[in-house]
Amino acid sequence: MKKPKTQRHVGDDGEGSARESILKAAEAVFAENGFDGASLRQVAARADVPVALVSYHFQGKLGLYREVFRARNPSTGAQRSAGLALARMEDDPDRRLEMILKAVLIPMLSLRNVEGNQYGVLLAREANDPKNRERGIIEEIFDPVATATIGLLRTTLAGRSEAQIVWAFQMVIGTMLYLMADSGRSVHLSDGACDPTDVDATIRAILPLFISGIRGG
Amino acid sequence: MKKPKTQRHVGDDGEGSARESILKAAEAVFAENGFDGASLRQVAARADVPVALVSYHFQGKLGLYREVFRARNPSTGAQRSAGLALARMEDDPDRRLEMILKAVLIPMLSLRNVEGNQYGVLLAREANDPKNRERGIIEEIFDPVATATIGLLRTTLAGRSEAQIVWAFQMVIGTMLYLMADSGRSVHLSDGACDPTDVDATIRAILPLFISGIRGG
DNA sequence: TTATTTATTGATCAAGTGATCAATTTTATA
DNA sequence: TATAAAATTGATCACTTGATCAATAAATAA
Repeated sequence: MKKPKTQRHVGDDGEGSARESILKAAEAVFAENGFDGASLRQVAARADVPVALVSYHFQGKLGLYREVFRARNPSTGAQRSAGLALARMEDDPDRRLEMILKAVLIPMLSLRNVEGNQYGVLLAREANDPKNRERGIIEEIFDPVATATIGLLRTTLAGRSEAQIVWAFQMVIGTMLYLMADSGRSVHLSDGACDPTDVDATIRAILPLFISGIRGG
Repeated sequence: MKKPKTQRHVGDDGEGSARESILKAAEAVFAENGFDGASLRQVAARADVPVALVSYHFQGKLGLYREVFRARNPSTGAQRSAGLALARMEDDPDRRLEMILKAVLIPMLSLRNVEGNQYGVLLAREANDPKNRERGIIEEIFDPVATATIGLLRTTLAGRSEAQIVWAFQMVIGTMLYLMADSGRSVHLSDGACDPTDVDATIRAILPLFISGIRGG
């Protein structure tokens, strides 16, 4: 008696195609263990797929890693760009600054709330890895939005030096990444009062810090 | 003819004892590759000792990793505590806030300038690793200073909620870690205008952002 | 000195790694 | 249908990993 060798993922709307299953599993495994800590066998097991299929679809570990970002980024990037476009049309400089910050922050901080989505954690991990320059993923993904954001910030901060503007931007991004990294430290230090999972409350708390900081500095 | 089997590191002031050589090498290798990306053989090669000696002195990879932090932290931790003690004696709330922030930030941001010192990069890496809770290193190292800092912040921010104070603290720490992580992004985005290696300039740039943010928010 | 503890060394182990292959099955195309 | 292309599978490759061992050398204590 033969084992039933049906292709498990084709037409199976519940879990999607094998390719999709692998991508989804890879995102979680990479987020939890980092690039080096993750193994293709972990990914394959989670996707319920033989190991060889992973390399077949993504040409190796690094290819899979890159593809996780390429698959997730368009959505987030589009949200941020759309928000920046709205901000660009706002005439009042103060309101424009607020809209810029919201456009940049909200799509990222919201990532954790999407069911089973670990892309935010993965992104924060990659951004804080000194080796990210070798991979070029961060540049590919963040540079367009970053330069657009800095350019837009410039219009609300007339008279500031380029360095001042970038420092302000880095403060925003650094804080954002730290909250995305899910170190659990905010909850720990505040005895539960600060919960980065609550995006609305987080924005309400940190936006005033940023705005006063940037305006006052 | 036998090979001369002298113990290479004993009494050798140039490179210190074998234990010290291993620790120094481990700091660099872990900083460059992360915990999972680093191998004991890389560490041993860099320290110019046989692999077995590493496990002998530090009881395995995790033990070595922990010891790197335990060895470096006392110095940095003492600097920060001393700065906080000075801040505590300052009566003027505004000046006290500035002293608190400097006490917390300067010892950390200065780490990169110490010759061949990669402890800052390593620390930032660990702090952004979601798995750091399993290891408990961050709590062991940061919690004392963190609670002291938050307690002191409270005295300069009368009327603020506990959450507000911790959010402000997290903004400072998140930005600090991002600048420590050596992603090279500040230099990249500012075309060289922002250089986290220049501690004085960095402090001059970001301290006003923090102070205005915290006071205004 | 001798005895004892501590360091150092090279070798080896089982387990896991990413990658690759030929064989098979499924899907798409003609 | 028949044929080609794409997808899936299990097996195997050479290699690296962390850990451990007994043997040796060195430092210390008696």
